[in-house]
Amino acid sequence: MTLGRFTPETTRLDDAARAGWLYYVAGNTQDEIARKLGVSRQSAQRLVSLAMSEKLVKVRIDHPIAACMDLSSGLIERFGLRFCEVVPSDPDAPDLLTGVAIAAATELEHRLKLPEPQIIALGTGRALKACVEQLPRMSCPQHRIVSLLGNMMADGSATPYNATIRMADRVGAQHYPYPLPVLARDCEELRLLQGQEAVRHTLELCGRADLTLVGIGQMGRSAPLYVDGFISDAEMDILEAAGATGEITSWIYDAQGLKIDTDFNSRVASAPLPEASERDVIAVAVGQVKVPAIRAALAGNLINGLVTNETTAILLLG
Amino acid sequence: MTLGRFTPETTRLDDAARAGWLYYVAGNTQDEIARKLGVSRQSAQRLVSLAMSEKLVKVRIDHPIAACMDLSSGLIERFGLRFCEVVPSDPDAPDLLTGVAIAAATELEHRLKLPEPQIIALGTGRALKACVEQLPRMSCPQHRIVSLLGNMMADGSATPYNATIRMADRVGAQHYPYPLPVLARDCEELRLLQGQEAVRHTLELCGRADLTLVGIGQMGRSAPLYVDGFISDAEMDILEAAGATGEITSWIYDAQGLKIDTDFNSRVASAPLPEASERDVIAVAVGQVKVPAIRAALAGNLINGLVTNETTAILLLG
DNA sequence: TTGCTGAGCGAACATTTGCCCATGCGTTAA
DNA sequence: TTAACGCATGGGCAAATGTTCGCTCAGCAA
Repeated sequence: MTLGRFTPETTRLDDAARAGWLYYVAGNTQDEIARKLGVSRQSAQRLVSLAMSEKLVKVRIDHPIAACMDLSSGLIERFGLRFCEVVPSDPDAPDLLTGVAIAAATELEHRLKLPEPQIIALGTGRALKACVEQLPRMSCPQHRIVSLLGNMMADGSATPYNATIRMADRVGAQHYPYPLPVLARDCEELRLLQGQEAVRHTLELCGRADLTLVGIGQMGRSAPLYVDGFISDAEMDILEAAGATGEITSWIYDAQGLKIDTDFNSRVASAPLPEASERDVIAVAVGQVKVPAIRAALAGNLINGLVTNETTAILLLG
Repeated sequence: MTLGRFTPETTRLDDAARAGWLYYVAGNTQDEIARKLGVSRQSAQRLVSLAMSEKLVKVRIDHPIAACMDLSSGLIERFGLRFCEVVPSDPDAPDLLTGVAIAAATELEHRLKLPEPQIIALGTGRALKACVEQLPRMSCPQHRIVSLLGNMMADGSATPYNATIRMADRVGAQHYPYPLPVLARDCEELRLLQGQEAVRHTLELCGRADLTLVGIGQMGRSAPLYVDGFISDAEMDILEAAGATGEITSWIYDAQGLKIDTDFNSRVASAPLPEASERDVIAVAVGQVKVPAIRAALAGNLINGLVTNETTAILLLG
């Protein structure tokens, strides 16, 4: 029974979903769909591809591919992980996020289906955003989604990689955005900001999250923190000289996975890195360029779960 | 690092899964997959279709419409329907007629656009009236609209739910109101009335209608027949004791969809229940309170098409 | 009214996919 | 040893799908 609004956009997406269903679920040809929906063949095609591009169509492969299983058990053993999922790589697109996003979303969905209330803490970044986009719509008012860090860029605008709001919207859970910018101006300001009641509450939630899902950032000129303007050229040089190897929720760590002692880290407003020994902390990360950062995070037990792909897994074990 | 078994079957399914992944997740063409897996294009195609036939590939559509399509194919299969349309429900107004009305009107419109002359027979009721109101104005002089029953209330006044006149007016078709009251005083009078030439002609039209569109009435104190004063308190008790479960064009049937043998049915002046095996007979019905009546109509093959909403469909399949 | 613009449509064309069939290779039974 | 059989393979073709391009039409400003 249709609700009040009959915007063209709504009906168009409805039709797209219908066409997608008829195509992918019912196995109709586009000609048949065209006939059933009373449109031309081309329009049916457009609807089907709209369903695709709007990500209404979710495909997953339900088979443990032996090579990936080997890699994941290798990673679990080598780094003492609780959870590890390795998905196939496309040799021509080894950094494609879709595969890991689907795998991580499947794990998330699994957690969300639990009747017991869960606290799920999220970082930011392309990888997490891709994960959240793979989540189906559901209704989980018993859970809480909390952000581990703010998403304000240097100029005051918001980064487009905020996963929390989108996820809470999709799964119908209560959510807690992180009420601070990514970086404070200095330690003094940071202490001031963290004194706020709302901040303390959010931090407390982050601390007892049942599942923490984060991305991993590399250093260098391709670093997310550099690209998004949180780290200047000069500062990046200093950081790399100090051994900076990777970053999780903006906390920069060295090759041993230890938080390095720099001005930058002293201004990071994010929630503290979670204690990965007690809670589930799963990272989603893919790509050759991230390998040192991932390896360091594994070495330092910053995480105890990993979702990655075949090529990255091979490099991590190599 | 090897797993236990490496039967040809296992590796073949592995390859199928990989091919399916490259195809559906990474979006490669079968040529690319062939190159990447080092097999011929045809073999790649076989792997992809194997992944499909082995159901390694799970597709789902993430849109409310998808749930409706699942429900409608469920209803078609369970009850052997020719036609079924399930529209989304508004959780806050599960009995709202607008949605089903639009859906049924769309189907009607589809029929009306046929160049071949159609006979369309209509029942009465709120649902049908709502359908007709959703019809656009058009000009279809080639078709004929005929009423399946009268709309005279006990006191001689007309019920407000007459759909035929309004529809004929909207679509510019010839129309045939039903020239009798809903109920005769007794069998004798009924026989007399049905002897009239006009009545016989109308009945004949009803009998060969290409499409029959009806509502479904529940029993009990909320029954349309009770509310509109066609059934008294005492009679309703008798009917329910006799197993009355629902009603289509005033013909009352039991839980198996069989017309029950009572005084009431012997006085019903409506056209006979259509032979749903030969013609299209579509019911429009929504609401928890109507579920037993709809289920009985489906069980007894009184109808072979259904337009309903999500919540009702779930109850019917539950 | 006229002209502009952008969305949507469908014809035509290019690409991809699905399927049948002839071929060849290995295996088995006579 | 050889004929027969099973079966994976790739050629080739028809169907299905994706894309481009020019057209129309509604909406809108001059």
